[in-house]
Amino acid sequence: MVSRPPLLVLVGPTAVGKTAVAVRLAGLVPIEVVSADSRQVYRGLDIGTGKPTTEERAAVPHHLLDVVDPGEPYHAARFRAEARAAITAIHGRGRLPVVVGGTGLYVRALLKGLHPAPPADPALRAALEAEARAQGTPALHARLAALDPERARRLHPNDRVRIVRALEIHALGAAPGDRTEGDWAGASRSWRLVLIGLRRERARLNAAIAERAHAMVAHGMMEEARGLLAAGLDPTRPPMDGIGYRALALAAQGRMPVEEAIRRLVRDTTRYAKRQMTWFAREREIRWIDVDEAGGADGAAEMVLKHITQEGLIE
RNA sequence: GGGCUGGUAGCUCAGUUGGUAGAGCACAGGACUGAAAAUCCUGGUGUCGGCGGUUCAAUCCCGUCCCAGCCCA
Repeated sequence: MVSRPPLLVLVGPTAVGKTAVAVRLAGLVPIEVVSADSRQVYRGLDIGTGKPTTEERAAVPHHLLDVVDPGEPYHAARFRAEARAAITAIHGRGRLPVVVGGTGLYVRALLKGLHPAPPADPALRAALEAEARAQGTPALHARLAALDPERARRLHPNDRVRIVRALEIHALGAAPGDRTEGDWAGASRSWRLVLIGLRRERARLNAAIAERAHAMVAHGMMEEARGLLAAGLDPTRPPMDGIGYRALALAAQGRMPVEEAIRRLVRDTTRYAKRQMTWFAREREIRWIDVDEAGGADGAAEMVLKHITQEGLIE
């Protein structure tokens, strides 16, 4: 039988050091990185997204960074398709693909698939958004309850984003049952898969987040935000609605003290890391490595190497 | 040294005519399938400054001490 090609997936909260570990690992094994990050796909959002540096990218080939211009929509389905293509290409070069990222939905979409459903319709979505603003989100939820009771039951009446999406799917003609019969199977059976999570004790991670936030601002994150605003990007839409940019954009316009913007950047990043941990905690297949207990990025890379050797991903 | 005001959650404060207390922010936990760094849900975490007294019962009343601010010496 033909053995399945190998795939390593490295997840974890922001600022835990995923890129550093990947770069160290690249010193031990021939790998290429497939980034799974919903913001690093955008060109021009470099400092604030913690995008790997040019040195890091020179040390290891990275894929799915800088693939779209800000303003262009990007989403889980597109990520899934592009990541699969990148993985196949890396296999073709005889290297080990390593998916590295913190966007849980993207990783899950890659490994488990997405329900078949129509893509977003920007005009329709905008109309539904306007309606939500005018009548309140619960009004939309009530409408969904009439059209798709099953889905409505699982959504909180205030969960605007998901309610809008559900109504969108319905309006585009998908039958209510469609989404429950997706191609869940198969994806993770395509590869010999090792899924590793990096973590740190919460207090240490939070300290690292605060430190990195100050470094980002010192390295010009505010100028970056100012430039994106000047280019006409809407600070309330992706990708400018991301952590830090919202506040830094206000600071760049002189509408908020810089100190306050940094405080929010740290606060929102801390909360985000918490949500990421919540997400990954329910992925039972993840093997966890505590970066500090492992002795930092080098030690963690060694442990990753041990895992993938044991599992036969490499010789 | 004397007088006044204040001391309650991590912070800013409210409150209890005596029955061991609650808002905002901060923080913590959770959900999540084509926007996901998005969106949403849940939770008060406390020697009510210390010690005594009165009382069935004190964070609240009384005494005293400590701390902070202001005023007078």
